[in-house]
Amino acid sequence: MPNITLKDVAAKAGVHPSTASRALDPGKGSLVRDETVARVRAAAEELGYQGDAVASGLRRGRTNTFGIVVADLGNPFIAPVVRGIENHLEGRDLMALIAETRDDPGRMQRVLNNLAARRVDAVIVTGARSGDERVLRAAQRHHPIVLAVRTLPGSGIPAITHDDERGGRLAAEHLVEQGHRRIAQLCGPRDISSFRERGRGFRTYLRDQGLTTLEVDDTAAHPILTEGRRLMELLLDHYDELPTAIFAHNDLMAFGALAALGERELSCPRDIAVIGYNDTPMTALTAPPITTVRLPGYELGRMAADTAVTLIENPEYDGTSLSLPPVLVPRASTLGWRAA
Amino acid sequence: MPNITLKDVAAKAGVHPSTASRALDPGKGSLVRDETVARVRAAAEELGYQGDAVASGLRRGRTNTFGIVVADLGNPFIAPVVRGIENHLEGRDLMALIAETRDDPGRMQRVLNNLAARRVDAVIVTGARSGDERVLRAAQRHHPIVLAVRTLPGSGIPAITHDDERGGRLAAEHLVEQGHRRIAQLCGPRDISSFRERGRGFRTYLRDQGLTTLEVDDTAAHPILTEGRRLMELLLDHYDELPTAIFAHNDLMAFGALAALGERELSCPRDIAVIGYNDTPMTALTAPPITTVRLPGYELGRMAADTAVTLIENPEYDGTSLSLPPVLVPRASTLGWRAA
DNA sequence: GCACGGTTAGCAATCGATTGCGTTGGGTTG
DNA sequence: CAACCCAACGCAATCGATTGCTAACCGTGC
Repeated sequence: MPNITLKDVAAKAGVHPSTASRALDPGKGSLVRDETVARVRAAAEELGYQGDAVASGLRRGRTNTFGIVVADLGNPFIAPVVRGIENHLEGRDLMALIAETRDDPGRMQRVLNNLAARRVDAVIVTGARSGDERVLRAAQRHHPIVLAVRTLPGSGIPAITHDDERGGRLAAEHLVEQGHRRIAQLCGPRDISSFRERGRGFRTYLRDQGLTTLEVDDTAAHPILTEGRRLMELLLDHYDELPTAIFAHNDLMAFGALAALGERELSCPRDIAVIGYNDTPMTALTAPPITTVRLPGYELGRMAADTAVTLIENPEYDGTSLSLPPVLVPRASTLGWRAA
Repeated sequence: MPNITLKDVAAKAGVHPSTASRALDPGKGSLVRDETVARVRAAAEELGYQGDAVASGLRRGRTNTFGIVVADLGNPFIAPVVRGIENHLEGRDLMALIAETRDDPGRMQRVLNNLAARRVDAVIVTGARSGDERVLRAAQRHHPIVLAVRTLPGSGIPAITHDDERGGRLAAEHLVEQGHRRIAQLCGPRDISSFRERGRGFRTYLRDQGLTTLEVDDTAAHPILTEGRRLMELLLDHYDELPTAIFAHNDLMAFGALAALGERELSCPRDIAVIGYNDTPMTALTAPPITTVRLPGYELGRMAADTAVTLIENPEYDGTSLSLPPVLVPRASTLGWRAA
């Protein structure tokens, strides 16, 4: 006897399977006499009955399963987001299928198809890039989709983000306050909303202050350490008079920038100040500790999951886009400029 | 018409659903005439048919889904493991449900029940603690289980681990080579195999060298930064003559130890050398960069997934436990001891 | 010309839980 | 006393894909 089914429980309790089903469903308990409920519960307990979520999913058309689509599981800032989602799901009898796109549109397509085939109730996408609109909208015909962290402006897909433009501005303000005038930025991929916004907020503030933003004519193919290093080297080669401060569009790229500085025997923050983005835990631990803009990943994840739950129960409600405020976290990588 | 079903495809192709099913199943293609296969494929394509994995799962008794159970999604060394699993699954039409136990036995129980109810094909557990044997063995009646990173000796559950005892010994050898004689360790939870083994390998080597291992009479409740700091403080308070080197059972605890040293104005590595474990990416970036023992998370994940796949196809084959070799990664946190 | 083998495809049962509808029986109401 | 109502439960269809069995058909060999 491989598995105990509802039929076994019903037989043991001396009732019809349908009655057993209702007795075991908290929402339908009132349709069955209390004493019968107790008898069925006891039988289920005794047999160690473990409902079949697959069968239930087929019949109900609900699997109690979410999909999480991330670009890169290796990026440390993704962990809190996933935790936030996961922790919101836990206790609601929901679980999450996780998938990685590696920022590859083809993979995004495959992953979404696969999730749709599995009849997930909702999908949370943290790894959207522009160009993904079409496949995402196609997927929306099967289940709600909530974007987190990265949004797709104009797509009409609800998004829980954080105000990246303001974050970029905060970074710029901070550097100007510290006395910098020659300021550069290392840009992340332009087809990802968060990097675009950071860059814009940063540039705009500097322009309003009458300053130009130094940039090289290239962006990171991926927002990772090696690309940060590469762009930093390009930048150092490009300008005769070096910038005194660098805004890297995320912490990984900031590490890369630090590495490039180290190789050229330039000191951070004495020669060049560096500011990152995300407030990944490790930024507090590096040498020097890195000033960064905090992106509240856990909260974004939690709210995205909450929005998805709402959307499932109320498919009409589609206007749920939220944006959390960024916070600057000043550390030694900018505070010590020319202080030594 | 909410969803295209196989029946629709069959109707459009002018065949019976069973024929359509066989035509679409690569394994059964030979049972259907090539021309019919083509016709069905075309119809499926045209209608945008997307198979229902739930229905298929119910009938076949296979969901093509794995469970991944981790202790703490926030621990950075878990990311490569999950990636390793994920990347092995991708392309095999498999997906992973992810769940977190937070090192709580009750949650472990619930999570395993939930996964069993969802009829996953296999479960990979990276977060096992002693005490979990019973629930894990119960879960084994439903699907194969593979332990990764942490094992449960004597449980008979296949495990893909890494030789933690040898890793502990490597750490000890390295410190002795550097000239240390007063050596301490900060221990992780004893009910987790990897920490037990690390501690034992370390202690054993030192004893063989005629040295005693300095330890406080307490272990970390969880292998995290704050606990590393706490133990380090205990240790500093406990010994009048301070140790000259510390082995922290993982990198997070090593960071905590560094923090504690910093607060007491002790320098690492000049006053006290520190060595960690895992080779989390950030260890290369901290001040000072931390010597550590590399734990090949990606490979462990990949091999665990591979073992699980094998186990599904061949349920008898249960002797698959593997252990990968550790590698010492020397960095400034130990190399610079009394060198300045 | 007939029997037989092999290929191709249809038929219907099945996986397990859920649910709309119908039935039963006891109690209430006028 | 009859008509009616409600609570409690059984019946059977259903979700969609899969598969063992069977039927039809074709060609071949004797």
